[in-house]
Amino acid sequence: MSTAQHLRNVPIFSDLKDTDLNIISDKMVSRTYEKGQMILLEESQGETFFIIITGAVKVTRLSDDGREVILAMLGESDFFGEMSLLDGEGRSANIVANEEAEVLTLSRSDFLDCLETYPKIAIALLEELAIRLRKSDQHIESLSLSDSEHRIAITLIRFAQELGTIKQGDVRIKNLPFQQDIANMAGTSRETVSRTLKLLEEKNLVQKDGKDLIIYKFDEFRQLFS
Amino acid sequence: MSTAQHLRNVPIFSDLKDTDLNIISDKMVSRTYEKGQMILLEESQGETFFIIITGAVKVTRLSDDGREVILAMLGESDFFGEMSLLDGEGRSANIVANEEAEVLTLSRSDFLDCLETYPKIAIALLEELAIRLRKSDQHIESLSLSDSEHRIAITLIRFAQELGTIKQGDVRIKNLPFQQDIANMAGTSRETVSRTLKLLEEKNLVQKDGKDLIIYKFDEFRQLFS
DNA sequence: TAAATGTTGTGATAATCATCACAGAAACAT
DNA sequence: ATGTTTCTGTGATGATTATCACAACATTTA
Repeated sequence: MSTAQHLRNVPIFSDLKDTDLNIISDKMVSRTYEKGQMILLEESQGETFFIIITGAVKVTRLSDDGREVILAMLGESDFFGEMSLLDGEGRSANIVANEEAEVLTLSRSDFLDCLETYPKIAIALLEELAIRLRKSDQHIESLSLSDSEHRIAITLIRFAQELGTIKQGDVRIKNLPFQQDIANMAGTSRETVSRTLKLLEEKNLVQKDGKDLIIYKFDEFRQLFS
Repeated sequence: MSTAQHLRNVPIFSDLKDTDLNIISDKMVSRTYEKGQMILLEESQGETFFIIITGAVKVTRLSDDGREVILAMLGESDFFGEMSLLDGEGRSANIVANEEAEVLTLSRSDFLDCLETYPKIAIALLEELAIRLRKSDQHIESLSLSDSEHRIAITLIRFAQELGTIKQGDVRIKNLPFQQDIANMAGTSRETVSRTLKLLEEKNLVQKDGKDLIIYKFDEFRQLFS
């Protein structure tokens, strides 16, 4: 698939005409990262905009004592790096390839030119940032008032919405992330994730299937942990 | 002060020419809310963009069992309501006047017209959303890995940055919000806030002064709870 | 000014959950 | 296939902190 065709799948570019899409895609450079490789570092200046073509990355922050907080998992057609381009601040999070990942990059100046030239991109980007803010707000709410069972269930719901496939009301999360990663998203410990998953299985709400996790009656499940 | 002059203070409008500012300000309608009044409700459709002229509001989410999570406090020249205008989803948070508040409102269509007509506004808004996302990320980090003392200290730092006045390295937070509100932001209980404030006083890090709170050596304080 | 309402301080108690410790499983490398 | 590393399951323990209960203080209202 050509660069331009990949861009077509990215929400913020999907409104563009083919000719404009080609102009932009010509400015983009492809890069590949191996699993576990750091793509962006917290301290570095943010000077590049990234779009994920294949693979997945995690957006993290690290505390002084080395503990990791996972802010989001991003996959195909998601993008990152826009924040420090927009507000000029340094990077506020790290990006790590969670599996081998191929990305397209756009330089700071080309990215900003894009926004000026194509107001539609700016508006689509506003929409996307609004969606992310909404998710952050939910994340904050869940961390603020839920016990660990709820927080973990909500984290599973997030995965289901990002990576899940629905079948007769049940959702299958293919390749459920490691318990440690779930814990780092839910703001709890790895052991608690292990125990809670077992608990949810005993309640017949979820079912492990190899590396996958099936959430039964997803709508009810969501209801239950709102 | 005229409507247009107020708008001049709002970051997303500050780049505009006077003539354009006047065109926009003519479309805005002023409203006033009393302390405690609900400005926007979680379930309602978001159809209006708001700018705060005087006063302060809190952005909250309510859980099923009625507990409140405070996502942010907004004051003069801050704005809200843009999220559901941008992504078309329903409102995701409530807005309550925390003291008497005067606001200017802009209708959905006028707001979106603005973005199309003045790309600079769109870009400035992107910048502002990026800043908010950054703050959300920090909030999530703090909720995820800190104990209650840290979370409360970080909440105080947030207040200091929004409402504080610096004097010889010390910051005075005028009219410190109620302990219950601090607790709802820090994701802890009211009693824990009370005990922790006392603890911080005993450590000579902060000092109550009537309704105000003084944080000594703000830079060091921030360092301490990073 | 008194009563009523709202806010804060503080002890006692119990629940939740992080942490430590280690064994078993699974995945990966040689 | 065997060792090595990574991931998961699970018990025991203690720390943190939510919750309840109520007194003291402050602010608003009648």
